[in-house]
Amino acid sequence: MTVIFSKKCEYGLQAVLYLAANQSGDVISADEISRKLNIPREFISKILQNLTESGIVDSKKGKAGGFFLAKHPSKIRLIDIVAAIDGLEMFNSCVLGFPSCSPDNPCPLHSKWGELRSLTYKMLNDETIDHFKESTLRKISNL
Amino acid sequence: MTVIFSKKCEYGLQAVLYLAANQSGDVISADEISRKLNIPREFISKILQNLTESGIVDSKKGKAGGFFLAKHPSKIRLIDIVAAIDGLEMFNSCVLGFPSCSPDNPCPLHSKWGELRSLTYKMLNDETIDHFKESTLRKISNL
DNA sequence: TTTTAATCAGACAATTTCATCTGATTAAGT
DNA sequence: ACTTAATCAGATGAAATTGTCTGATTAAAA
Repeated sequence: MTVIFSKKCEYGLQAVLYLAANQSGDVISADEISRKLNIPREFISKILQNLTESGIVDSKKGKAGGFFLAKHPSKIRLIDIVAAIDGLEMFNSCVLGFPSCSPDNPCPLHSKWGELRSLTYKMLNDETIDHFKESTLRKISNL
Repeated sequence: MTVIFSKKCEYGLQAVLYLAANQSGDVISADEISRKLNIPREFISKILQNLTESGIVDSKKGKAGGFFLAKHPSKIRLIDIVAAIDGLEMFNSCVLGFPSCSPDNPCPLHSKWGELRSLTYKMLNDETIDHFKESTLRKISNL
């Protein structure tokens, strides 16, 4: 299978976008995220723990606890979430899997793929999660 | 980990490009490909079998047997190799993993990622492996 | 015609990713 | 204080991907 993000990262992105779309100001439990986004409860729980360690979300423990964004949505870039979960290795490793691949010693796809990869990086680096509040609300209401 | 192609597909692309760069006109054994490209022997052997079933490469059995391209290099697109190994699912599935994601009911990243994905598809669809003979020979000589 | 070296076929093993389980800790509400 | 419901931490289990092994078949070469 071909994949751009791991399942963990897909779920993490969904969850952070969900938190960013939260109108109420209350914390949101892993259980609610699990139910609303159809993500296995224990799995998203673990992912949210990771994101908490990474400083992207923060948590309130105990009864009535849950998660919320650790920063203003305009300060959280998509690339931050990807970096926290999958890492940024794909943005400087060879698309064909050659051990060394650089402008000096490029693989056959180096320049063709390099352009697309740069555009992808730029998109993830430019987009902050406040850009997606409306579209997330719309998506959630159609799940 | 974030990945664009599976390891199988990376190796398959390497191997087909290797066959396309072959000057001699002779068949090439899985063993040679394994040694030259540093790919586990039995693994690349299996991958070449898949590619043979898919009609991208052809094989000669018995002693002095090996593999060769089943078509002219100008008739083999990168997308054909990807389709044969990883499939094309990534080009019509949601980047965030939502079960349904379409222009009607898009995920938050639908349009941003959609553009990049189209460009990627276009590149893989446009590029045939005859385009990479020189660059492959250069790369091989530096391994 | 026997040996050798290759592909082919299918089972098996190891590793990584995905997902679950168990129990501890924390804090709100009764 | 006690109960309840949440996060936290670490182990465990399941599934997919990656990699290996064994033996059969094929065909060139001695």
